[in-house]
Amino acid sequence: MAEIQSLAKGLKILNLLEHSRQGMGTTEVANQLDIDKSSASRLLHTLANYGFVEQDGATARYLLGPQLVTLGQRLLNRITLRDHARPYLYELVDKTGECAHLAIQAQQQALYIDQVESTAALRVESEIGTLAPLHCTALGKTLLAFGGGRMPDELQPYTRRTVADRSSLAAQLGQTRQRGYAIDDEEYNYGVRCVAAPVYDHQGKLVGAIGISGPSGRIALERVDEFGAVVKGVAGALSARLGYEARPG
Amino acid sequence: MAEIQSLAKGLKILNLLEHSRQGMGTTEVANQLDIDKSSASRLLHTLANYGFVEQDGATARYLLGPQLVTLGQRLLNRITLRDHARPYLYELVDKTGECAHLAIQAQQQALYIDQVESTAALRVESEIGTLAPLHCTALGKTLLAFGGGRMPDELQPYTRRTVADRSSLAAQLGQTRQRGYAIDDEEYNYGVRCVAAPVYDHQGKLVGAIGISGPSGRIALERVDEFGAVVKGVAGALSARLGYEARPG
DNA sequence: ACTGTATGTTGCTTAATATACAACAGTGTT
DNA sequence: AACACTGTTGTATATTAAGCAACATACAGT
Repeated sequence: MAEIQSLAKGLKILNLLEHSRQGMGTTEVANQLDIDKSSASRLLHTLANYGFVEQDGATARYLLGPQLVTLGQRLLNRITLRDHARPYLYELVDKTGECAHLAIQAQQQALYIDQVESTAALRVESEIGTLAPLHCTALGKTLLAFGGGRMPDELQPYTRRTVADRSSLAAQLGQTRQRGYAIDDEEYNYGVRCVAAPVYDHQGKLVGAIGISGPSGRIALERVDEFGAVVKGVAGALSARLGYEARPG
Repeated sequence: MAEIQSLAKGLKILNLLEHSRQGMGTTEVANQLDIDKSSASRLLHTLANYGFVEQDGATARYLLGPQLVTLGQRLLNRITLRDHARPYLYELVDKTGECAHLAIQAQQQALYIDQVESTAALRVESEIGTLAPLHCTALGKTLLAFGGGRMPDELQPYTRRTVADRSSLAAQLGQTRQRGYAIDDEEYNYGVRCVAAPVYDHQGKLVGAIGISGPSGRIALERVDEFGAVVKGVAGALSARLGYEARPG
């Protein structure tokens, strides 16, 4: 279907500003998107009128605007899964000493919607709202393995360990289904191992994944099974809390 | 300056969806914005392509999309004021037993960027990301009284107590400056009183406001001074933490 | 101070594109 | 089965955004 191009340009500007901490000027935006600076000027003003971008008072550069906070937070608050999951994330942190995360699938990616930090000095923090690839994170692989979705088109490699081969990944997903939890063995970030398991609702539908992330020193390969059992157990408890009734077999 | 109308329409759709919990269909959006459904269809598809809206798998209705969470959270995480303020919000809750809030000024409104809930059964919760009017909330009046901004154009009344008269409000802001904290005496929500005080950074610039909200039964009028002193004290401590040096006088 | 360079906004013409209308497909209802 | 309703697609037209140039403003260098 045909895109409304002016709208698309505006949205691209927002995505552009996501990664700019100190903001961008009109000309800079125009260059990045390869549009005329007069167009960029008008687009930015429109975005500003609705609060989607904001001009820094001192530098006059454009930054993401407060309306995005309002809308994003509104959406987060509607996801009741979050409220239900929180105690179980704490449970994961208590039992494993590692940071715990909750993610749902969105846009063919894993969207982190909550986290509970561990008390360890060396820990893996993932900001809420982060989107991560499905094929090389434990949460993502969980969503892939247990959800109905199809495999991503492109399996981009992030580390030397990233499984970028479709058949290998398919095999891994099979294993994941069999043992009930997914593993990310430094496939997305060097030095970080993750373990995650699926969360189901009362209809038996996959609604998300919870898991832990920690330095590979602490989540040693020989302990992965142990952590996997814990995560699987807690995810199962959360699913039960949501009304899911595990079927035998 | 002229707005890019197609972009504006797309942004209006997002604002429309903010208040729709169960989502909206193409025709409904078209009617609300008084545009043709073919246009609505194309606009929605464009927004969906970039993740700003999402179609509910079951109902096929459009909801706010995950990209808004990503962008909004990105922005929230950049506001370091939040990290610094958190312990002081806890302190407010400990000292007063009421919910504590942190707000900054955005778009001529008060944007709630953090809250700490009290343990009381009856309590006032304000979702993070909420925008509230400046003229009838304690946090808003604080931002007005101590910030450099001008008064809002329209003083909309929310309760019988809302001060909708410009000169009365100006007088109140003067009082607020004098005593160092602002009061909302059931001016925004019936049964809710709030007290708030300003937070300054190392340059002496107003960066936000913190305050408490509680049922008027507990925040009795004769105790407002007492609460005001507490809030002012904690806000002062936070400002000091940010490098602000209070000048005598 | 003056020039040179950069940025951001505005006016105007033209070319691009969003719109409106209609037709069609798909769903669920009576 | 007919009907009402929703959402998508094709297409001509009228709107509108783009592009260019000019202008204003700010800032650094000589």
